[in-house]
Amino acid sequence: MVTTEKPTLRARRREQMLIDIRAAARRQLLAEGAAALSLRAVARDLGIAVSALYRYFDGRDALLTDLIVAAFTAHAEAVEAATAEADGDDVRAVLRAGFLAYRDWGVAHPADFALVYGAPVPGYRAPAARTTQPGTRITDHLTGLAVQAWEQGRFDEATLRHRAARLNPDTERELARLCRERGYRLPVPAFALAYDCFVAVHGAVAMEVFDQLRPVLPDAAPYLTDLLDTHLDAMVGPARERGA
Amino acid sequence: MVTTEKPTLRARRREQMLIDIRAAARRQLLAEGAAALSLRAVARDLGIAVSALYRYFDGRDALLTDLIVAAFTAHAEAVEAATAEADGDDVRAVLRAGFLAYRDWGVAHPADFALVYGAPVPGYRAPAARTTQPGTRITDHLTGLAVQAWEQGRFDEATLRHRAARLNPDTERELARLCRERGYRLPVPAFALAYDCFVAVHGAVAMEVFDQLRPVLPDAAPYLTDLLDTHLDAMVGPARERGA
DNA sequence: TCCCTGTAGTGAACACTGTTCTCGCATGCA
DNA sequence: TGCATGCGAGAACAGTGTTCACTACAGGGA
Repeated sequence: MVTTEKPTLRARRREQMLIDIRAAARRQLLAEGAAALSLRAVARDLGIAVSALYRYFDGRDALLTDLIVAAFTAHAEAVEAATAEADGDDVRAVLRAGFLAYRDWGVAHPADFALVYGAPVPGYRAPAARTTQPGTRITDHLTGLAVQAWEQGRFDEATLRHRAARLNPDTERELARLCRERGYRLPVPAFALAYDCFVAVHGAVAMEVFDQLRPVLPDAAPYLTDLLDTHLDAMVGPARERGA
Repeated sequence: MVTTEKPTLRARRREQMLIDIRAAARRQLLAEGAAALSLRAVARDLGIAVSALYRYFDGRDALLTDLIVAAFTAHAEAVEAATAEADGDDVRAVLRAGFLAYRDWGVAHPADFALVYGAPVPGYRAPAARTTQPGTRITDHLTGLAVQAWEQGRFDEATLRHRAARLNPDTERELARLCRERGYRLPVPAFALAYDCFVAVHGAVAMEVFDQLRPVLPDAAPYLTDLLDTHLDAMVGPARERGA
C-alpha cells in the first residue's frame, strides 16, 4: 500500500525543491560556517528569489533547525552503522567501533558537528521539542551497548569498586534517576564509567574539530584512540585475543 | 622614566573610551551571544556614532580578537589565582583547585567561554599571532604543576605503567616532541596522564556550558568533581590526610 | 471541457548589519 | 595665537532576514 499512490507533479517538484534547498544550505554551511548561513545566498545558489524559500521554510531559524535535526540523525546513523558492522560477539570491539565512528564523523563533517555540538548559534534557540529527541539517540545507543557488556559480566570488578567509592551522593542520585527514567538496566557505577568514557571522547573530538588540539597535537587521531582504549580498558578490560 | 608622564586629556579620554567599548561589547556578548556582536548596537549603547568606533578598533574582527585575548587572559588568571591560594604543600590540592577554577570560570562566563572554546565565529579567523600565546597559558601552568608532582614522586607507578603500555608510537612521538619544544621536564606517560585529565575536564565543562549535559544531568557540578577526582586519583593518588 | 482555488515564484520594500567616506569641531603642541 | 591632528557625526554602499502584494499555473470538481 504505497502512501503516495499518484505523486502529483507539484508534490514531486516540492520534494525535489526541499532536497535542493537542504543541499545548497549544507554547501554554504561547509564553506562559510555555522551562523553565516544566508538565505539570500542559498536563493542565489538555486537561482530563485529569496522570498520563494519561505514557501518551504518558515525562515532562517526553521532551516537551521532542519539542518540540526539532519546532522544529529546523520551522526547517530554513522555510529549505529559502525556498531552494526563490528563483530557482534565482542562488545568491546563494538563499543570501540562506535566511538571511533563518532570521532570520524565529526572530523569528516566539521560544519555539522559545530552546528550541533558547538557554541549555540547567536540569536537562535533550538526548539527543544524537535532537537532533544534526536540529540539523545547516540547516548542511548552507546548506553545500550554498555548494558550489553554488563549483562555479559565484562565490567572489571576492581574498577567498578573504585568508581563507586568516588561517587558522591549527589552524582549517584542524579545518575540513578537518569537510569530509571531512560530504562538503562545498569548499576550506577557502571553507568558512570560508560558516561566518563563518552564525555572524554566527546571532549577530545570537540577539541580536535574546533582546532584546539592542533597547537598541541598536529595529528590527534592516535592520541584519541589511546584515550578511547584506556577508557575501554577501565570499563570492560583489555581486548580479547582472537577466539579467546 | 614613567612613559605617561603627563596623561593628557585626550589620552585619558581615549583610555576611558576603550574601557567603555569593551564593557559595552561584553554586555552585548552576554546578552545576544557570540557572533551577534553588533558594532551599531555597541555604538547605540554608548550613545556615539558607529563610525567613531573605528577610531579605536579596526573593525568588528579586531574587537572580537581583543575580547578573545581578554577572555583567555581572564580565564588563565582565574586558574592561576586559585592555584596560588591553594595549599602549596599538597600538589594534588593545587591541581584540584586549578581545575575547579577552570570549570567555575566557564560556568560563570558562558559567553566568554563560548567565544574562546566554542565553535569558531563564522567568517572570523582569529589571528594566531595574537591568540595562541594566551591560549596556551593555562595548559602551560597546569603542566607546570604536573611537573612539580612528578618531581615529588607522586605519580602512581602502576598507573604510569598501564598508560605507557597504551601509548602507541605515534602518540608517544607527538607528546615527546611537545615536551621537548615546550620544555616540560616530564616523562611522556606522565604527561599523557595529565593531558588526559585536562581533556576530560575541558570536555565536560564545555558540555556543561553549552547545555549539552542538562538533559542528562540537571546539575553537572557534582559529576564534574567526581570526574576530576577520579583522574587525580589515577595521576597522583588519593588525597592525603591532613598532616600525613 | 472549463473554471476556480490555492500554490509557487517574483520583485519591491523595510529594518537591520559592517564598512568607508567626507566633513566639521576642538584638543594639544609650538 | 596658529595649526596639525585626533575624534566624532552623518551620509552612503553593499549586504542581511523578513513581509507583502502581485502574477503564473497546476490540479481537482462541475
